[in-house]
Amino acid sequence: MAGWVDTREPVLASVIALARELADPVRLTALQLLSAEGPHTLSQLSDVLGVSAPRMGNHLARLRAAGLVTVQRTGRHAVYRAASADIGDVLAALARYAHADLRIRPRRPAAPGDVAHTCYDHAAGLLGVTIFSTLVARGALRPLDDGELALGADTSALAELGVDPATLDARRRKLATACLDRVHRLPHLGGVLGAEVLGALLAGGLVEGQEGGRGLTVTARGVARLPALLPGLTLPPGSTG
Amino acid sequence: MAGWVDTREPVLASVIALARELADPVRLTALQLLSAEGPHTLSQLSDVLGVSAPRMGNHLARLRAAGLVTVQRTGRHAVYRAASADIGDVLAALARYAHADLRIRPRRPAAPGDVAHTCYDHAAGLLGVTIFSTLVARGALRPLDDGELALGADTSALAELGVDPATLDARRRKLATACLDRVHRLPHLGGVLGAEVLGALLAGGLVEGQEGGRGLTVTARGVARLPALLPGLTLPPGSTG
DNA sequence: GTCATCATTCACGCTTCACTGAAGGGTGGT
DNA sequence: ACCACCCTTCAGTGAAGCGTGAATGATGAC
Repeated sequence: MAGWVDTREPVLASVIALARELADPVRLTALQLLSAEGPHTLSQLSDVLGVSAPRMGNHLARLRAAGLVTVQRTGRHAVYRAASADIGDVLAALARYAHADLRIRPRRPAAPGDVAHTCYDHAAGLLGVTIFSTLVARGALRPLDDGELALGADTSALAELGVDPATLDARRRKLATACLDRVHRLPHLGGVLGAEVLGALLAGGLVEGQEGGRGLTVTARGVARLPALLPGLTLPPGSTG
Repeated sequence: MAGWVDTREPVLASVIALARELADPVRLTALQLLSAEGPHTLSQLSDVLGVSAPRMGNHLARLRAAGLVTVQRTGRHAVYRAASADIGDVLAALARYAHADLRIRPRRPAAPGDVAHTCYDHAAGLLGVTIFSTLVARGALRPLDDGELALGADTSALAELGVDPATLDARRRKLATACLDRVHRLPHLGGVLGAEVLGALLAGGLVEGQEGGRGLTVTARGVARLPALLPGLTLPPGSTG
């Protein structure tokens, strides 16, 4: 019988093609952005990523040929978006593995800001990323196909964090946004809900802000309680300041 | 501020390196085999995959440098194994995405055997793959680090399929094995448990064997009941023969 | 109509990577 | 001691991928 390595096998060929698309920093980051934060134009992407327009365009053309992104022309703008919300799962699996891998053999000491810091008025860093993934995993938050987020059916995870969904006011500002964390390459929670969650953690004395900066410190109380509220959150030693 | 694409960022660099390792048919298949079926020697791998020994060795050296596999020399054999069981999650996420992608735009018509066929005395194909992932997801089956499988705490999923865990006799043969499906690139269930599950499905009239072959046909009864037992199982039209 | 902006395409040079075939160490069997 | 086997390493060749810079199309503002 023929060997296992037969690139004519549709599934194998498809997996390889997918991995090849992800094996470039520009394409990977663009996909992460499109998946976590919704549609962007080419110029937005090339501006945010800091690469030239032709370079960005070439990579987007590849992604489009691979069926990972779609493009819609409106006037002289080309709006790109992730073709399927499922790609977020793949990206998250990769980022989580890489993250765990780094924890095993860290290449640089973990900075306090890696654990938690504020992004405007919500929590970012490892804390913010874990809040996001926990809320999504427990069904309290539901990512929509266009990058937006809506409340899910079971909001018990929110209640445990000390937030009452009924009090949220999304009239003047988006309820929740997926803000891609630049360090961890995973989305963290922004918007009204992000601010409320951080407020509840501060009020509960689980974390406290550092004076005159964006740093967040996990208190002893937080070290004791957060792992139960946020499964998967592993606090490096010394993170309580 | 610097752009998002900075390969000095440890997480980004790690994700890219990981994707690059997976972007080759030999490396990907080797990882799938090591992850699903446990340790293999170099010659076993090069024999099964059908590639030359130097080629296989070079790819394994790369995987070792990337920290994805470990090697242990015993005599003149080099036994390779997956460095972490977590890599299975990444591979499964990739294969699942590719699989869904192919369902959207199939490159060849689905053959009946793609849905279900026997592998010795257990179910393979899409049916077998779905059985495996369902049992693992529901905690009835627990993959161990070395590729072996053990019963989990909650075996209700097995009971629903018509198998009583107390009747399983694992003295003469392994209880359960993860047998990598060559078509779907995901593990399916083998061993005593695999045989029992297939027996229960046949006894319940959900599937029936085709005369004189390894094909399995999903009956009308199966079409009605299997999707509830195995979430995520999508039967292509015409699969009931 | 003219200009500015945005997106895409082309040609070119550069780098990186993977495969082959042969040779080199090590180990176990006889 | 010899041979058979397994694994690894080496040099050489060929192909593929990537980035730059300039040119081309298309659209909207004035």
